[in-house]
Amino acid sequence: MSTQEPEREERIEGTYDPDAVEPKWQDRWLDAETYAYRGESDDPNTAYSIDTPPPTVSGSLHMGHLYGSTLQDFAARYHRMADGDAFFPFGYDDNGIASERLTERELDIRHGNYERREFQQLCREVCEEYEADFTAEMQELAVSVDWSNTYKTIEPRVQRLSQLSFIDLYEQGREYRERAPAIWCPDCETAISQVETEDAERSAHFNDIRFDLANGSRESVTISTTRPELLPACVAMFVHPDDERTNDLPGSTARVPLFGHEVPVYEDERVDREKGTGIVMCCTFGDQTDIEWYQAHDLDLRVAIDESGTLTETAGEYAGLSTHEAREAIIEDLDDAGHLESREAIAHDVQVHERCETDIEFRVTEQWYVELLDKTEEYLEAGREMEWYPEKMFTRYQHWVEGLEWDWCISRQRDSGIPFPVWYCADCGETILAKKANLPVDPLSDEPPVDACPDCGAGEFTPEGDVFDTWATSSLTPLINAGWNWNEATGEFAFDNPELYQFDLRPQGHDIISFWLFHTVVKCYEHTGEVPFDSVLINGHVLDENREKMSKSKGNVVEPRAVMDESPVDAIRYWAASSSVGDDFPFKHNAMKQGEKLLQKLWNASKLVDSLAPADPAEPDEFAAIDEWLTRRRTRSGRPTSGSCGCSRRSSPTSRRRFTGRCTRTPRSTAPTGPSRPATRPTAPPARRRSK
RNA sequence: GGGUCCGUGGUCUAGUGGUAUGACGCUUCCCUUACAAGGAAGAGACCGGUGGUUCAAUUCCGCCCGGACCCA
Repeated sequence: MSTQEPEREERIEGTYDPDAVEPKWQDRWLDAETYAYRGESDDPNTAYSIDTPPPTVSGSLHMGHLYGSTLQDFAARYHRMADGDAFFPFGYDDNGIASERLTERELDIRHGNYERREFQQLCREVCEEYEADFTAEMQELAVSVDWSNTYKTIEPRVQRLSQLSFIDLYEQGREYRERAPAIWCPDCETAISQVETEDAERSAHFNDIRFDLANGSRESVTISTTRPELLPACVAMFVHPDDERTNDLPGSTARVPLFGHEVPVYEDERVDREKGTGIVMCCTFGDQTDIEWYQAHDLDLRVAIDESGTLTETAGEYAGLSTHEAREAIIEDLDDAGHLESREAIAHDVQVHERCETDIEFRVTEQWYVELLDKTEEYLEAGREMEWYPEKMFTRYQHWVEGLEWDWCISRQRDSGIPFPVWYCADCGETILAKKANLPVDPLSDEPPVDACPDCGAGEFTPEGDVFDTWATSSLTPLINAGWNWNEATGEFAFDNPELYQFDLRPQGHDIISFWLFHTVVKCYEHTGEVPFDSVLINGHVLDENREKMSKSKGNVVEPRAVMDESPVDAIRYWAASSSVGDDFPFKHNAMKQGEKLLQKLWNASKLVDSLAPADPAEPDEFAAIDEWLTRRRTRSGRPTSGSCGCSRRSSPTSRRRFTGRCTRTPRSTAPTGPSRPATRPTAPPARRRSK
């Protein structure tokens, strides 16, 4: 320790007062840049680097952030002691839909009502406030982050890097643009990717609707559907080829009630015979099967729902209604017309956008994709190359990769993200990329790098108005942290801090293995040919006192702010240390009390030593037996229980507490021999000691 | 609906083919050079339930229950 001996007037007195002690040390660390990465070594093996998760700027920090950051801090502090230097950066992920939605919520506005630049500016302002809070809370939590190494995913440097990534992958042939059905959020009004959807239970009605046959062996057929508003988009009907009830139907034509257009009946093995009447309508598009049928049977495209979830002209008199309004109106009219045979209330799961919980739609749109499906074996192998803590978490990764069904859609029809560095020839549609040296660019305001289309020679260009998916950028954090950049002189990509890459540790929650970890592995692997991490540390979720998931709807959310106001941060850190990494674990108010007691105990012991030891003790030539013993014990109890990672399991708080217990007994036995010798090194105040 | 994981004294946990670790909490005692948000001693679990493999299972396998997550 290089800190100077405490002045005598700084004698430890009274009871432990975290409100006084904590800010004192936290300020000292900041002023002295105690945890700044020194970067003096070029050897990748001596620089311990952590690719910390940049919290999404979508609201306030939650208990998971406190917990996760504390675990990362244990790893950082351990390796700083063991290896001498640790790279422990901090980022703010503020370039995505989540931050836009925050801004809309916070200011009670809609992005569509603003000029793009104006809205972006509002986003920056709102995000800055929240980021200042993040910073303050992280510093207050005594996380030993290097505050001179921070980034925002929307800042120009990161924009440049993200656009470089796009161009590099394009040049490698890993990206393509295609007009195809994509998953769509009608509330956010953008395409989203498979990973951004989740299930939600909805109460709905199963409606039996009668279609008259225009020609065929019967008068009519009946289908069951939860989505009657899709009738105007109906393009076919399907039956199962092996279903005896319906084997007379293929080849006939049905007339869609209310709308009158005629649709063919086909057979297909994807029909679920168990469900409803065994006859199903196919609309463009109600679900993923509809997409498959549309492609397999070369069906018409009837677009009845627009980008905002409003019915189109295709829906005739229902145009202008929302899907939910149309659902009710159409059911009423079907009933009046005698086509509604029955109606049953059910509860079922629907796919929703995880950011806003809006039911998703499928729309045919032009989107950019990163190709994944052709290389899943390689990405699986890349996952195997990393050390997983705990090991069992690798299965999550494996299953995600094996279950992939879509390439990665990376374009979003939003305002505040990082723009695609792309223009298209207005004449022939040729894709024009920005020059790497000019990045970052915004095609909406910047000129393309050519005067004439290299393909057809035309001089008019259309800028790409879409922005990147958040994860397209946050999947680059190792490259952001190690300063990946294009060197125009050498014509190569290079790192400013090559010793940091690959990163020693990627800490993160188990819920984003498919989002963040997988996408990071893919991107970094494609850019560098190397797996980005030596080890991954996967932490569980913080549950409430009853081991139940915290959720706003249940009202059992514990606010970090409240906890930090009530408890010393070292008590919170102590609680985090008692978890079993990888498992979910509950927040306990009681655990805070336990931590507080330990702090008091350490403080008391420090007071005793402080009163017994001289201000400036001389180093003895040889230790007394009792000192020898204590030193050994201290070393042993302070050593993490893990192997190479230093974080594969928590460093045992138990052994420290046990040691502390012994310490508090020892002075009694040393007392008779006189207090002249420093039986223990003067113990630092608890805030500092706990953090070592 | 499918898959993965988790389930050890009141609580959070360690761990193992031969009935189990530590801490907190609890009980009792103790204000003895810092200290009652303290110190000492002690009680407390047949390791979710149920079958099976085994000389022997909490530890291996099957099923069930509860919880979480991932995917349909």
